[in-house]
Amino acid sequence: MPKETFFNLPAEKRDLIIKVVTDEFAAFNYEQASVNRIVTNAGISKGSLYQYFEDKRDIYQYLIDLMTKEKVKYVSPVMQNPEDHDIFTLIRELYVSGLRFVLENPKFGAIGKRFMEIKNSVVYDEIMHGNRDAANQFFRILLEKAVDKGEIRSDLDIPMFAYMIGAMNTQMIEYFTDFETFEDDDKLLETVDIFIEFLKNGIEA
Amino acid sequence: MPKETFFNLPAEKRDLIIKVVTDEFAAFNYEQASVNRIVTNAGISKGSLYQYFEDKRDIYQYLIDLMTKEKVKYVSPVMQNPEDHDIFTLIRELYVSGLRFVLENPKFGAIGKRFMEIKNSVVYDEIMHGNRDAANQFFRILLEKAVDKGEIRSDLDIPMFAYMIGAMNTQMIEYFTDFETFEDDDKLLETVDIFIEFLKNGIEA
Amino acid sequence: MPKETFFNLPAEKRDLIIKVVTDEFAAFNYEQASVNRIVTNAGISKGSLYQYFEDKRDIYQYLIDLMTKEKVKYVSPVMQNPEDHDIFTLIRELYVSGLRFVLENPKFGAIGKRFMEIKNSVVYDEIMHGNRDAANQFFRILLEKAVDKGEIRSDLDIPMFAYMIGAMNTQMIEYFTDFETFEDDDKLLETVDIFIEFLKNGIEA
Amino acid sequence: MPKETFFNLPAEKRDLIIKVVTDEFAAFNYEQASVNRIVTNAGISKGSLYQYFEDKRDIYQYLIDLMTKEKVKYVSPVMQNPEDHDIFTLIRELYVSGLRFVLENPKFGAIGKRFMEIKNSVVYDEIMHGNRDAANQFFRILLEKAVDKGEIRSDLDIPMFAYMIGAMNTQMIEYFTDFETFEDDDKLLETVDIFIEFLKNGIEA
DNA sequence: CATGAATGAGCTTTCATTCAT
DNA sequence: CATGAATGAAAGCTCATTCAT
Repeated sequence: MPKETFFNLPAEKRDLIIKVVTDEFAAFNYEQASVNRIVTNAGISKGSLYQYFEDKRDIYQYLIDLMTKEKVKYVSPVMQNPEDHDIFTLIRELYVSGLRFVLENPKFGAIGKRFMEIKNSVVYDEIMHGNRDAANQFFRILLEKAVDKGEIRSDLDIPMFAYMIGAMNTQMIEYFTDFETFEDDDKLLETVDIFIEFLKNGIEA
Repeated sequence: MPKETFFNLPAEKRDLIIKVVTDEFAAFNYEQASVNRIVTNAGISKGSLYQYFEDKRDIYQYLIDLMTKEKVKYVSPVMQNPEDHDIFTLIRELYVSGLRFVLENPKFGAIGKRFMEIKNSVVYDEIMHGNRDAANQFFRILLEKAVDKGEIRSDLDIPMFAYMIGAMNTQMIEYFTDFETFEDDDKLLETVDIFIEFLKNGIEA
Repeated sequence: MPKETFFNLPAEKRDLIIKVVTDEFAAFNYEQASVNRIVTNAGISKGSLYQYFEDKRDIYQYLIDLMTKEKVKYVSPVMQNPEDHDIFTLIRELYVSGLRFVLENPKFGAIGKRFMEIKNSVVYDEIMHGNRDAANQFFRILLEKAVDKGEIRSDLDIPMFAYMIGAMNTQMIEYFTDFETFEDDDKLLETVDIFIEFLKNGIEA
Repeated sequence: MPKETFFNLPAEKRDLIIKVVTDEFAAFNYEQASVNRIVTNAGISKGSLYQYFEDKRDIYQYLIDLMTKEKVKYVSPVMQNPEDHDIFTLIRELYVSGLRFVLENPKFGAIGKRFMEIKNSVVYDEIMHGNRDAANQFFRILLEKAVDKGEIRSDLDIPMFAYMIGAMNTQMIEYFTDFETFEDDDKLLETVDIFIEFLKNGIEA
């Protein structure tokens, strides 16, 4: 968490710093990102930066938190009453929100990718502080309930499929970031629908 | 490629160096890996290491090559006549060989994971020398042929599914490396079969 | 060019660094000069030196610039209106200023000598940034004008004599640095006058 | 001096080594010259080279000696009876032989230039072992005798002119190596004659 | 709240020389 | 006489972090 001083800053300055930091961690992964470059680009002194943040990790942490907060905005209203919908609708909404998020926030997309690059590092664990497999948990519960409701087959390896369904979302995002691009939102929805249908065929009861 | 001197070394010493280097690149990614640590752990002088290898990248390259060579051994005989088998059999063999490889060579598994961490770096490209998405290509052709043979639906987004099928293999490997473990080979085969069935349901014609 | 930080330093510290650097490049040529030795002798940390200067070349560049600036102070007022004087007067002034400069700044003399040792290197060219034979050009024009004014013979190989007259100055400086010494300024002037007379006899019209 | 082993070598091998060493010290100065490169280019082992020569300096020494021996061959027969000729004839012969030597042995020319680059180093002194200013001595005696014979003015600063006349030869060689080139031997002689006349006008009695 | 100089362990790489075989 | 593996000090340079002002 940034120190109090950071939040006492005039919004303009704070926003500039956030912008610079965002650019830095979008262009470089955690290790390659440079505190020197940040202060230079933000036009502030090193000492100042260290009065706003504990250390490099803290800066990163803050950025990832910001990204997470932003991502939440994309979560479909459908997710507010998950029990009202079948699992395929829910997964569809998750995929769509995930894709829309990175398409509308390409820098966050890049940061997310860079973040994944350090998935095996201490820093990653620290930033996720134990939530490492929160997504896993979420999908696991989703699948378990779907089994109960008879929506999907009961003989699946739930933990594995939970992991895979989460991972597929990430992978699909990487695919569309790296190799393809959506012409418009309709195309995006269509693509997701095809994939959801694929999933459905694969696992439905 | 290591220099001649490396191959002239007594096997024992060479193996020790390989072991130390393997450990280093299993524990750290390319950037974090330290030549200093390697020479210390191998009990050799800095000068010696640089008489065996051109530079750090050369060491890494050699290790990745070694891994690739080892991995090839796991490729199923089925893959020698791919046209004799349907796509699901082929994908199954690929998944099985991939999983077996990392389960029987956990250090290589770690190295492979670390290697993926630098997927967006120059070093990665250099080591892959342009073959960056050879896997993608492979799966694309596989899918195209399967469409021709009427094994899978013709309305799929081939490039995307090619990417996803490759990625799923990697993800499954990561899952079993990080969270689960196979009791025995039967369990492994069973797991893969479930997944292949899932795939089959999803995309077969 | 040193970074801003260098010029922000207390004069005392800056002067100490300049002194140490001067000594280093007076005692060793560019390659043999050691950044390690500089920081040790200056009693500063490596990191600090690299906050003052870009790199080793930057340190050297700065020193050569300093020397050049200092040398300019020695240039005779006579040179401000070159057309008011005959060529022998001008050459005399140049020789005198060159000699006085190194005699009064022996360290710069040493640095100049060391600088000449790398005359065929890339670093030399970079530091001179293309002005490699500015001196040659200068003397060439001087000689051409003198031919026009009928001060010297018109059958001379101008480029060669231009080169030689410049070189003789350097050589004379080396001679008095290495083997001889002037008792006083009168002796210096006398010596130069003898040499100029020699030159005059040799080339005047 | 090379060790006995070097001279026991088959002439062919010895010559190859000499050629490689010549190329190395023509292309690089003493410091930059690399023992590694020499053994590689000569196709011999490091151990062997160190059985032929004491160390790097010894190799260099040997090469400079070889060059000196070769240079002697160019000395005009006129120099065998110096007292039969006036000083200007003698100097002329020296200049001509010096120029011819480097023109016909460009590699030695390069080596000579590289050798001059370390004029202020310990290695230079060691290689010249005290003969540092043998050339100076030579010209000094020449000038003294010429004064006695009434060939040149008696009021000259003999040591300085001795130094300068030697240096001019070197400088002229550098000029023709770096900037100009002789069409033929006639042109060379003509150029030297012009310079000698210049000298003559300058210092004759 | 701002500053920016100071730090120093760490990085990868080079090289002439030795010596056991 | 030939070999070539071993050496290790030294090179130039980077970087997140601290702290006195």
